[in-house]
Amino acid sequence: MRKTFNLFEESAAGDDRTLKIGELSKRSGIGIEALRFYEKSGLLDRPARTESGYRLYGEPALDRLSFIKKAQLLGFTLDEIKELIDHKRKGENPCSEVRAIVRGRLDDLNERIKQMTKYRNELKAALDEWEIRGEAEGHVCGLIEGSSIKHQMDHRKLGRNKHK
Amino acid sequence: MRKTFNLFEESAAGDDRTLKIGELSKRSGIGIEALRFYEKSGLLDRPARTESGYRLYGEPALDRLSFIKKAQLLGFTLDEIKELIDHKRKGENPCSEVRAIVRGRLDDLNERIKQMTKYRNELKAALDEWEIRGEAEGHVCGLIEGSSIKHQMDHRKLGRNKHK
DNA sequence: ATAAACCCTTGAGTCAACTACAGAGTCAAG
DNA sequence: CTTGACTCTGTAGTTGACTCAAGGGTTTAT
Repeated sequence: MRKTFNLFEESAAGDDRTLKIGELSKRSGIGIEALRFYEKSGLLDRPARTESGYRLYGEPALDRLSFIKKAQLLGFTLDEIKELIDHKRKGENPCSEVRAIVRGRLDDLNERIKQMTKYRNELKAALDEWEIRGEAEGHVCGLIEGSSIKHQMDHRKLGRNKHK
Repeated sequence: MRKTFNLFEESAAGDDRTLKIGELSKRSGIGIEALRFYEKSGLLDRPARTESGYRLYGEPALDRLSFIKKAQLLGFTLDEIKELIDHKRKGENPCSEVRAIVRGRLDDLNERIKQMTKYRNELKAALDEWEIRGEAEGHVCGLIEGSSIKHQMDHRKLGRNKHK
């Protein structure tokens, strides 16, 4: 009944172990190749196999993938995610290290959300002003290169995945 | 006196055009190699040169870099940023296209900030609970793999730059 | 029983955004 | 006038996170 990320609890129920990789891909929204890549990278446990070698997954794999996606959204790299998962794997105690990682990320994250929100507001304001004035006017498209707000720059960036 | 991103106004004052690339690098916090890379990619205008071929920059370059960094933080790719800048270059009118790009990014951005905030809160809650209970306890490190909240996944991610 | 759809492995390729050479010219200080 | 910091061009390498292709088995529907 916990409503948070959950590392050390396997979902007890429904461990059917019945999904082939294509199915898992569909349910998780993660490509088949990526799934195999995650396995190779140690993010997904080696699944059971059929006689003929097909991978068979159960609920826990979906849970794991859900975690991975969230962690990615929060700015963890796959390496860091692997570290978290590894800590889990070799017993349940090395919490302080894991906590340090997470704390650090959390601080980054707060700063980043703040910056993003700020710039988003600026951007929105620029866009609104711009739309209100209509598009024909030449000088109004104020959007880039204002020396007005230059202050200290921030050297992080926000990546976007497979945006085509 | 505008307090937003500013695309079409060059800063009028102090166009000394006096910075060599190393200086620009220091002031902007962007590496020399990256600056040359930006130029090659069409993000920075070709600067003036000394007799001997050294690049010489002025204020506008700093403004441009400021914009690039912000836009990156907001999730624009360099290609998109180039598109914006190109639209500026060839006259001031093709606003509607630019607006469409920006609107789209803005929507993404809102969604993303929402998701990030939500997950951050979950993560923080998990971490707090976990720290309160102390680290010795085995079962308490709840962080990954909860089937409790699986719902719909979101397929974007947040990249982090040169995090070492 | 055969074609379509699915799965396997290995290894190479892609993409973004840099970053690091190599080899050579330039400039300022002592 | 030499040393060391800086700059130039051009090309190659890196990292992260996939993605694709080749070549070949397996399952399922008709």
